[in-house]
Amino acid sequence: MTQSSPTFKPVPSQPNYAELEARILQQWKDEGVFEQTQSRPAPKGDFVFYEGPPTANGLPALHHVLARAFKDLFPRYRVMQGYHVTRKGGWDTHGLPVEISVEKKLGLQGRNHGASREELEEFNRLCRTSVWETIQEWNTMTERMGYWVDLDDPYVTYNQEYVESVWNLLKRLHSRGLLAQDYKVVPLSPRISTTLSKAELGEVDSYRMVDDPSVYVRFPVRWDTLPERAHAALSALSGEQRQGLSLLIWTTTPWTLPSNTLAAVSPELTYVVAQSHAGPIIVAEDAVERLSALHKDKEPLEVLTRLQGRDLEGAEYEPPFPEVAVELGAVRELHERREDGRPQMHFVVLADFVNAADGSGVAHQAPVYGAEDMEVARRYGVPLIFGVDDHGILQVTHEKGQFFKDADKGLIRDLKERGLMFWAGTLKHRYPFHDRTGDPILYFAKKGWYIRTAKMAGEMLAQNEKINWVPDNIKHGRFGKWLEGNVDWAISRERYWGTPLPFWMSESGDLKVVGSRAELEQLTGRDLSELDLHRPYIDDITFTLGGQEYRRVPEVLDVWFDSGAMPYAQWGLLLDDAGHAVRGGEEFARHYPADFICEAIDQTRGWFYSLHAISTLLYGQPAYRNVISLGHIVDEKGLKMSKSKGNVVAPLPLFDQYGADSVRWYMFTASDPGDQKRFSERLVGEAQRGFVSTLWNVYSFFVLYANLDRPDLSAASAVSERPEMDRWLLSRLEETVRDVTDALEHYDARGGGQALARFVDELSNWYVRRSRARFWSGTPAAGAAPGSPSGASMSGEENVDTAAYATLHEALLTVSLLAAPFTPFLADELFRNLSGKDESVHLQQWPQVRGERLDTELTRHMAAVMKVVDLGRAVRGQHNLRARQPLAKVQVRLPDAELEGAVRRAEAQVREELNVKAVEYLGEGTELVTYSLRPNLPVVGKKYGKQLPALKAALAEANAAEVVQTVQGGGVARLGEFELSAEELLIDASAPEGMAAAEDSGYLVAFDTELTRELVLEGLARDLVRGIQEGRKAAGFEVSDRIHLGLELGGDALEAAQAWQEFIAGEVLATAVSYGPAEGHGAAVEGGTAWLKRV
RNA sequence: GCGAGUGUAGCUCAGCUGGUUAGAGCGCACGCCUGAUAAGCGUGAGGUCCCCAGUUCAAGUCUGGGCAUUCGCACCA
Repeated sequence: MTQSSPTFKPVPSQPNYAELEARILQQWKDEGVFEQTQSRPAPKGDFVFYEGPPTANGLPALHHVLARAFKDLFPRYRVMQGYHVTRKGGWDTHGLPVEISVEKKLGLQGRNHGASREELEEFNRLCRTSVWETIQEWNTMTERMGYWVDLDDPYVTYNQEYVESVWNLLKRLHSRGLLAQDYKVVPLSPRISTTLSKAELGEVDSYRMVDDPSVYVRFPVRWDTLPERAHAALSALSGEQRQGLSLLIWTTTPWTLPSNTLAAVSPELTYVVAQSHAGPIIVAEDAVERLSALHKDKEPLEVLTRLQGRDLEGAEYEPPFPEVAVELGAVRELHERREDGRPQMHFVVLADFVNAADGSGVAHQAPVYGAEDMEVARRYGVPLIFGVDDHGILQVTHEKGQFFKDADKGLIRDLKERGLMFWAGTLKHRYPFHDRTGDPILYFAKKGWYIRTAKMAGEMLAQNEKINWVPDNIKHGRFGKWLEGNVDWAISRERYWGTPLPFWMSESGDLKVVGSRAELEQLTGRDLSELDLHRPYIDDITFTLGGQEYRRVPEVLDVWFDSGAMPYAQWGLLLDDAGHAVRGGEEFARHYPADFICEAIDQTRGWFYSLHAISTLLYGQPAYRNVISLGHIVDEKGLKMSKSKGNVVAPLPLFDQYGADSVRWYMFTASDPGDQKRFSERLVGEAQRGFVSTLWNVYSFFVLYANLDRPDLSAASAVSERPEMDRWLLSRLEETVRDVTDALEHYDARGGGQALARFVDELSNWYVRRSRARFWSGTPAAGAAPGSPSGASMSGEENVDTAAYATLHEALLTVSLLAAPFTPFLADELFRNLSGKDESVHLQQWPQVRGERLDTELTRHMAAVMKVVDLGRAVRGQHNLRARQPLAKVQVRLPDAELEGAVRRAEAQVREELNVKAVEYLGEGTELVTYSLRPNLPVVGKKYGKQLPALKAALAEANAAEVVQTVQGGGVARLGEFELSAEELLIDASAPEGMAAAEDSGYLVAFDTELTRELVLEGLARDLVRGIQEGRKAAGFEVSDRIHLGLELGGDALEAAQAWQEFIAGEVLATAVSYGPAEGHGAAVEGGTAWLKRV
């Protein structure tokens, strides 16, 4: 034993992963490993990562583990490559979810609770503390799973500097003319006039089936305002037929008719003028049949003429309640025209959403009460009419003062009396209700604040082209489509707990956007350094400018803007009016844009969008270069995990049972990252057995024997001098380094994991299994047949196979580096013990590919050997030829001469693995083999195309053996009109029925199953060894204990034992062998009993 | 309703630019091996590759149309 012999810390064969990970976590803490990655020099500079901020007022769940696993993987990888990765944590702290949880606690559900200043103050105080309610659970989960993030100095969206920085961004947007105040149609619960959130409305059960009016109303057209093209189409009408010509509209909400401003038709549809009992009407051609059924006496409508929808654009009509527009001041007089001559309102517009599936194909537009209508009105620049107020009370007509749903009857009666009603009935359909108040929802246009993103859509699309999306379909799919259909970003919320909008307005409507605390101080002339920028305090701040008093608008900011602002606000970035950074400039410049972000797919229109929009608008570039959009985790039935279903999986128990490494490995490899994952605990167990435990097994195997043999690893021969098996493994190792690195460069966690898992499997199931004997100096050298027992000394030192140890050691050490980003605990355990360094794997350098060790030829050759062995094992399995029974010979055929050479060189491996005395190679012309021919389609397909069926027929008829002989000799086989060379053919070799043989893609393996007495005895000898070994184990002997062996046997077993005595003794470490009953531990063996006594 | 994704063995998933006899892991049954041992390996059963039509010498793969499912958007006169 030399002085440099390594001694490794002994490891259990079955570790408790939870304990192991706890120990590693403690080491990281003690040594400040994460801190070191943050502070040490980084030769390659910064790799920029952004943490998407979660809200810590709910418990962390499995999907957070998924995201955090990916968010951890790539930074760890980059750090090992020599980058510095700032990992600043972050928390999203404002917004509705927080408010709702506080409301629940206070029992304030759905009420307007910010009425008084005191109430608001208390409410916001509770919100501020409520966001930290589950912070402990978050921190525990984060640390336990090995997600490295700086939680000591996170950004927090409610912090004063953060809020101030957000204000600064808003001011910059304003100075570019990108802020605007405008109307937006929102769902209201009318009695309490409260805007409802998506969450409150999105529930399926908020929709109910109800009976609503369904009415068709005539809007008489002003003939002289019809566009020329319409005139041309209508010229066929007689004077009488022109009389009273009307658009026929359909509505289920008669209460919106007083607020009508437009009538919309589809530009694509064909319309008709039809004669009806109520005079000539204009409807979509596709609606004629439906309307005929409603016609008086069900008489079919008579179509007089046709015209295109687009030809109607601009035609004016008489509104159903003409006095309303004037009364409300929308116009001064009916049919008022603009300066350019176009009508102000009450004319026909074109809209793509109009169809003829229901109704008449002409849509009445009341823009205040419908989102689509509002868009159309905006496009045509039409004033708004608020016939119903935001409490649902009618403001006009003789129904004034009525609740909107109650006004329908009276309005219908009125229209009937004036002869404008074509048909009135009812319709059963779905309508949303507010489940707290029971009121029908009122869609209502409220004024709000917008960022003009719509006109920047083109730029956002252009910048999106620069982003690498994983999976890539998101880029032009979900995200790209969203950008294409972009509408202005509504950033104001009539809520309480949020970043207050820094907008101050004068009585005359002048807007002042404040970009910092200092600016506010300057405007007010007050010291505001102690002011909390939240409500209600900020609402107290007013100032006078140019003789006018400015007050803050009441709204707070959309929380998505908060999180989208994090690239700037996490550093508290502030720019002055000239654009120079007065705070946070340096950190910002270092950390913008991000190289990598990753969240779940629901962030596409959330954080991914808000980051992208702000960055594009202010900096003209994307905020991130690479983004992974993760699919969701559902339960094993494919159902969403939710508290109400009770199928939520808590992360911590999983970590305790399987270890965080196994959970992480599952996350990385279970499916493509963008795909949905059907989770079940079983699959985590699979991840553990498939990778974590396999690697651990090899590791503990190495440590066990290295500690017995104490090889001097530094004395190992040069790699080029080592056996083929070693060079093969090291070549495969280099391939693996290359493949894992390539995959991670492309943000392909799964590909990297698969390459790593493949190597570990080959390491365990080929290299170690094949080389097992080399790791125990007491056993014969590899390749030696049992017929020649080594008889070598058992102290073994001179026999230690340092090449094998060095090879396996290096493979494991490199695997620990490659695995470090994936399974950081296991990797660190391996690295620390195997390297002998008292240093974490996470501070090491990522391995480089050593090209000189790559040997693709060797890899291919070894694959052929493995294939032969696999086939051989399959044959033994199929024919019940137990592996312990030696057979006389195996006959093999290989696809080509090169591979045959490879197998010949590795023949000893094959003989031992298949337990045969000899290997025979079948050349061409062997009677044993029947050939069949197939075309090599990828090669000949393009050449022969349509002739392929004929070629196939020719091959079927051909004398296969002759063809094979010809092409294998390098010749060209002629089959009718076809000439085929070796590479254009696939030759299948098959053995006759009843033979113990198997074949696959050019390989054939066949056993000679005839047993001689000699072979039978040898098989028995092996059975004896097996039985005695079992006995040793049962007796509790140590691996290296020597024994006295007494064999009490009869018949063939006795004969076998005597013939193979030396071999048996060597295998079971017997220093003496006797026959007949003896002392010691008795073990039942083939043909009798073996007596074992430790010496 | 619109958009995107998914649909392959009992379960979870691979299958590249169309090309040979559609694969893996798990589970099940049977067997093998074993001083890595509460591990490992193999064999077997199990498939109308969601359906229909088309393009092609050739379709799990491409095209069109459906169906189912998940997510997102919308809810519309």
